[in-house]
Amino acid sequence: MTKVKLVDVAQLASVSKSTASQFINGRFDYMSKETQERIRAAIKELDYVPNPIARNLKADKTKTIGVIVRDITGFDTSHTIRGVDDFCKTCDYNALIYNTDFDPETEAKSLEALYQLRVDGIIIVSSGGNNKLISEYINKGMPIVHFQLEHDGSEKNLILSDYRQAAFDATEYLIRLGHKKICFVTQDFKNVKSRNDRYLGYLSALEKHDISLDKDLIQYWHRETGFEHSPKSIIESSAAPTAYFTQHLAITTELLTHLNQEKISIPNDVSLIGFDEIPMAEFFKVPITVVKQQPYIIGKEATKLLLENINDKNKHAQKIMISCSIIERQSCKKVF
Amino acid sequence: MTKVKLVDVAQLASVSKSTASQFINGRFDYMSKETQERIRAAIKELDYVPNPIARNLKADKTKTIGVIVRDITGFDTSHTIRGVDDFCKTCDYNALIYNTDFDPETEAKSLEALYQLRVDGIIIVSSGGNNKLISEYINKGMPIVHFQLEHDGSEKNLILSDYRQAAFDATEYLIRLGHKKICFVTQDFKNVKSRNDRYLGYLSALEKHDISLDKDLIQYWHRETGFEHSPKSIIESSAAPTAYFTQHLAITTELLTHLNQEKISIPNDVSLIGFDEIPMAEFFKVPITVVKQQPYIIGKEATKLLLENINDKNKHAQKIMISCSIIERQSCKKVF
DNA sequence: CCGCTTTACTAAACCGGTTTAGTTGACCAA
DNA sequence: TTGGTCAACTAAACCGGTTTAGTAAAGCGG
Repeated sequence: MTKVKLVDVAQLASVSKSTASQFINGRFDYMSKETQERIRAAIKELDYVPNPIARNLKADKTKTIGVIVRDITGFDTSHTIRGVDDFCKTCDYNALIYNTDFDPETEAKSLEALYQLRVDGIIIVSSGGNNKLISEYINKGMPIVHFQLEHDGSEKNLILSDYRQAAFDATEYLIRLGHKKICFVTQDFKNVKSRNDRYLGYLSALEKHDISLDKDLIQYWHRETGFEHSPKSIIESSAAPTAYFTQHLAITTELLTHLNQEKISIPNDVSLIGFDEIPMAEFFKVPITVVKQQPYIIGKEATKLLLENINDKNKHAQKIMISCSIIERQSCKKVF
Repeated sequence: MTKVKLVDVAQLASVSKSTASQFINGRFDYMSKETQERIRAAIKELDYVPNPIARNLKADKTKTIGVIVRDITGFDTSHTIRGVDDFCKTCDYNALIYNTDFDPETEAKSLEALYQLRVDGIIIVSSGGNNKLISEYINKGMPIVHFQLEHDGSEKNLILSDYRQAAFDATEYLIRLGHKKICFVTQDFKNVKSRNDRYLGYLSALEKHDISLDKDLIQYWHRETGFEHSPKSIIESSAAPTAYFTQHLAITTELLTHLNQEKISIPNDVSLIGFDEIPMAEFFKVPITVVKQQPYIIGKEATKLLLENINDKNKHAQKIMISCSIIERQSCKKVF
């Protein structure tokens, strides 16, 4: 690639490497105007560009951060990455993306790889399966910012949607439409605070409106096996929900597929509000009402937080919440 | 970060840096078993990980490639990136993503940035606005692979969908359904071979079925200003198309919006086949039939091609075509 | 005219590896 | 006894920058 190096510039300008280096780094303190001019000319003539590798070696940093996500292909995720990337570029940083496909082992490997690459910091949507490993890296001095998924454990740098408020709002939205039997479809949330927060939001909305919780209306979905009970059977059970509140896009999508297959109509037979914005929703047979997160903002803020941590090691851990909003479409019906 | 370096390992194992380095690089030729064992133990005890920066400095490579796309957020693009990334990871490479947002100037800046970063190679969806710049970089020895967009000019490393065949298939698909007036909606294709190829495919399908070309059925769409003539006015014009064939997702989407607004029904009033897969299409009011590319494969193959170029400078330029397929849904009606 | 400061530089060490060109000691054949 | 080979290493140069410590020359006050 580029063969031109600092010595070449120095030689052409008849100065030492040191002086040339000083110039490159904008320290003109003790340098005559003529010398500056000569170096400037030499750089131009040779089309010199400093080698960042050599630079980084000395500086012991990479100007690179790592981003560990589940799948960059996801609608929200791609926007988050975009936010990360855009912010990185304004600060002369680069982002390395690692996909885990929801596999904690791949996550561990990614962490390891990024550590070996000596990235300056890491942003991660953690599965929760590698908390110990992550703590180790933090202790070794690697700045790490979590986003979207919060797990029980030590306080940490964290940025996520205000899940509790969002779930509260969504639930209340349904209640205001007259729904009292709202099926909350979620992944297991025992150790995942982000999921538990949604549950808490759901609960407090029910409470505020004097609706008692029916445990049968809490339904589970697993990434590998799908719904624990089929949506149809739930509707026909004694719990008899009139509305569904699904906790993320994959659940929403799968529910939609089920409902379509069973010819259960939205919103006539059952209403639906989903977490996460849906791409192209306006063209749907029934455009789905959703709680929309702000993935781009989250990406930007996460990066900002991480870079602050990188540049100021004394920064104490922080938790930032980003608001969500309801995008009202046509999947929720008034009931009486 | 990691303070442990090679000297530390060497010291602990009571060998020289050189021997330790040889060990790390798996060259055990002249090294006693005991020495190997001591070094192995030292590495383990110190938890030593070689610094890739130092390594790369000497090797004059970065094990990093750059990827310049328009917007990583796009449905197909995100899958392409995934393909790139997955392949990279199998070869111990990393990919740096740069978004241009369809702006040639940003594209030029990305190229410049990646060059300065001394990436080992670049994959680019080129706007065509920087052909000269790209040639310069190629001449400087930077391996560059183009994908998706082909421009007139010198032969180059290139990987894209078989646009001509795909457009032929789509057009013939409509013709077989009885359509004779097929509106071909495209961006300007004067200097963009990829777009012209689609046009050629369209033409040859018409020709095969003895349908003469009506110039009024070629309609243009611009990224900034949208349709040159409104879809409604085209339908009502003397050209009177019974089907639309849109050349990429953004056009399809905008057409859909227009048609919805004007209460023109698909497929009753007009049929539609679009280029590019549509996310969540199965939930659409009218699921749209499309020509689906294979973005993941393209990303993988592009990376494979690039890495071949990086590792074998004598490799001559190549053009690879990836097939498309029609996903039949419900937006095309039989006419008589 | 001497010594001190200031200006305008430069030599050399350093970052953490890799690689090349030796070096050392044991063994062996002539 | 000597020279040659080979196994098992090591010293030092190198990658391309940055940085520290140092130096030569000019300017200046006393």
